[in-house]
Amino acid sequence: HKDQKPELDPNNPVANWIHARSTRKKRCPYTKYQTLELEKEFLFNMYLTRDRRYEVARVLNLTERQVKIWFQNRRMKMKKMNKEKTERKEP
Amino acid sequence: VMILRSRFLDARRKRRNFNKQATEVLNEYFYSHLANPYPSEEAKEELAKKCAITVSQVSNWFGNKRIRYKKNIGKFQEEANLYAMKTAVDAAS
DNA sequence: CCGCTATGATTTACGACGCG
DNA sequence: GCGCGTCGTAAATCATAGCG
Repeated sequence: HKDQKPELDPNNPVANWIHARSTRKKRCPYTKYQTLELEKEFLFNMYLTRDRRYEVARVLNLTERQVKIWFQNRRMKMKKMNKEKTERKEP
Repeated sequence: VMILRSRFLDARRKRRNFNKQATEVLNEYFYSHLANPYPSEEAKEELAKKCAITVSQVSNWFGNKRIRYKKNIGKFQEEANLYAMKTAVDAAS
């Protein structure tokens, strides 16, 4: 009367999908001004010094952690865009 | 300048829905790996090729699918049954 | 034609893991 | 060990496609 599925819980397969963070800040979209200033800073240099990070965070009213992570994400975005460009030309 | 560029980049949001058979392929993989619907890089490349879309688009699709499925399993139950049945038929033949 | 929701893409925020 | 790097992802949000 029971099908032996060793790894599958048919009622709640989601329970096995490991990622389940609970103590995470809710995503809050940055303002146009914040994004524009971050983009300008990124144009100036893709990597922040510690002093620069402090200043940017202070001026934009973000935490240093938020600024650090924004730059990390922005570099990943740039990488993705570059990859797409080169892949549309070579093959 | 940045505004112009951001508008240009937003133009990428012009999209078409994927065609029916691409969606079929993706759903088949999703529901046949429901216990762990995280395709490897190689699996993503294979799916991308079969669906004639990019690897990034495959990643987006799985990201959206996982979260939307999780948010409302009930809504997808019928679809889940459909694909479970289909893969069972494929296995039999 | 219009509202609405389904859908693909993008944006924040982390965990896991690497390196100097 | 710390601190910042990348990588893959969750979750929320955005923008539009496309249906009724």
